[in-house]
This record gives sequence, C-alpha cells and structure tokens, in this order.
Amino acid sequence: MTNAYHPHNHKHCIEEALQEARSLCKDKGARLTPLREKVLELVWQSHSPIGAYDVLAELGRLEERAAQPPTVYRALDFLMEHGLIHRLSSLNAFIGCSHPGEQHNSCFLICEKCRVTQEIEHLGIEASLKDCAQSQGFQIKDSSVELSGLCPNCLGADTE
Amino acid sequence: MTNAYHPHNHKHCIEEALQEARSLCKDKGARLTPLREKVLELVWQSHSPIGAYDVLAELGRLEERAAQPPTVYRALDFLMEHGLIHRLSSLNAFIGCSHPGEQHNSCFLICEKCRVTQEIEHLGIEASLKDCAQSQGFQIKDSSVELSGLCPNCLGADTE
DNA sequence: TTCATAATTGTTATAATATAACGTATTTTG
DNA sequence: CAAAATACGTTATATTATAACAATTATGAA
Repeated sequence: MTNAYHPHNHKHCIEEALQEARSLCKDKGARLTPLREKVLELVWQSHSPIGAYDVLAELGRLEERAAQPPTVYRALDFLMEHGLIHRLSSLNAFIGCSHPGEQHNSCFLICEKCRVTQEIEHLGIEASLKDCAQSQGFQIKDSSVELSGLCPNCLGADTE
Repeated sequence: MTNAYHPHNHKHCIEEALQEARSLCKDKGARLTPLREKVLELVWQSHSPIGAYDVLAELGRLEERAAQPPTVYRALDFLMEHGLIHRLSSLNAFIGCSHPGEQHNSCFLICEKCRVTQEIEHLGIEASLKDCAQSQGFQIKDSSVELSGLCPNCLGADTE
C-alpha cells in the first residue's frame, strides 16, 4: 500500500497507478486514451498535488503544439469520474488516487511545508461523518475532508 | 443555538451574529468597521454560502460608488481571521460562523439542492480526525470538512 | 490639540482557475 | 462503409483572487 512518507522508488508508484488505471478502464469499457494516460502520469509525478495549469505546462514541454486548458480539464474530469484522481478543493489541485476502484471517502493529510499529501481511508472518520449527518437527517452524497499541517518528515526535520 | 433547518425569523440570526461580532471585536480590540460589519451582515443574509463577487454585487446595490474586489476580500479576510465567518473551499464561498469565539473545527453539511449549509461541531469527528493524524505522525494545523448532499428539508420534499 | 504613525480603504491592473461554445477528428457500431 | 458517438482542438470568456500603490481615516504620543 502506498505511503508517501516512506522513502521509495516513485517510478513504481507511477507504473502501478498506470497499470491499475488501464485495467480498471478496460473492465469498465472506459477509454483511457494516450492523452488521459499522460495526464494521469503527470498527476502521479509526485505525492504532492498538482494544479491543472501545471499539468498543462508539463504537457506543453512534451508536445509541439501547446494544449489548451479545456484539454487538460477534460482529461482531469475523466480521471475523476473514474476514481483515478482526486481534486483537493482547498488547494485547487489534483492528486492520484492511492486505491482506485474501491468505494471510499478519503481523508487527505496535506503537508503545508513539503506539500506531500497522504490519502487515508479511516473507518472512524467515515463512521463519525455518517453519524453526524444522520443526527441531522442529512444524506451525504460527497465528502471532502482535507487536513493541512505538518507531515512526519517535516516535523522530524524540525527537531533533528 | 442556530439550526438552519428549522423555520425561524432569520433577522434574529443576523442581529445576533452582528451583536456577537461587535462584542468579540471590542474584547479583542479589533476594529469592526462599518464596511466590515456590512459585509458580515451580507454573508449572514441567509444560511447559504455566498461568493465574494455576490457580496460585491450586493454592496454595489447599496453604495453609490461600486466597491472593488480587494475591498471585499479584505473585509472577508478580516472576518475569517477573527472567526466570524468561514470559507467553504468546495464552493469558493463564505458563510457566517454559527458559534464564533469558541475554538472549533467544524463540519459543514451543504445541501446541493437548496444550498442551505449547517455548521456542526461534532466531537466524534474531531476525535477521529485527531486519531487519523496521530496514526500517521501528522500534526494538524487546519481542517476542512465539507459534506455535500441533501438536507432534511429537501429530502422530505421528495417524499411528500 | 497637533503631528506622526499605523490601519483601513480606494483604485488600477492583472494573476490564477475554470468553462462555454463550436468545429474537427477519431473511434465505435450497425 | 456510413452514421453516431466520443474525444480532442480552438477561441473566447467567465469566475475567483491578489499585487501594488495611492488616498484617507483613526489612533496615540508629545
């Protein structure tokens, strides 16, 4: 399971994410076109969220003809619809989903120093959100849980 | 205590919010200027979040000279700093804080139909967020918990 | 009070994020 | 292959937010 905080060969993360995306899309009959796959790869370039215009810029460095914003946003929309990436509304940025395919309401731990962001599925959070909603007679359709602060690595760097 | 879902005379909510804001600012030596108070009143116009540019437009209907965006954003920043309003990042919009003064990490229930938004302090959520962060060695500085879905009133309207 | 300082607001310009609308090309399916 | 659907290209523009500097107003010390 992906943990952004431990040292790792990130190429594995990228390759694994792409493989899984191909497999999931195949199963669902969704078309993971070269453009969409490229955008997914760019989003997975690190464990930090990336903005749509940064994706656009990266894309521009690779292709002759510079892509336009709608091209990128459409690809991002596709990837979100199929649960391959998430949008972090507190940052206006996107990050690869660390466990696509599974139904989940994740919590994101966003480091305000190094920007590394860890996606967590925490049953206690899910349960308490449900409890909160139920107590109000509210029906949850979508949740956004984003915590910003300091990740263990940046915390450690302070004291060492 | 404010509950957005029950029928109520909303003027009371506004007046109460303004009174409390005046009192809190006085205590802290913060200057709740006429502009800032007016913006707070506009944010409190309803239990639905309002965008900065909507505040701007409302302000324009009242004043001769149309205010400019920085004027509104500065007032909103002041109000946020002093815990009088919240920004909902999933909507890029602002809502009056229903219990200013108290330290709290709220959860917002946003109705996607009528837009009415209820702020909830839920101890279970706070506890589980802390637990989640702690399990990762993450230090929370700020939290954003926004649930969108259907409020009890809109749910009821479907079945009736 | 009066001046100096700080805080607030005004003003202009622009940055950053996102989408509408329509045309073209490619893929899929009958 | 032809028709339809899907994806992508392109232009323009909407929406949200901030930088930079000028003018004004409030505050506090002498």
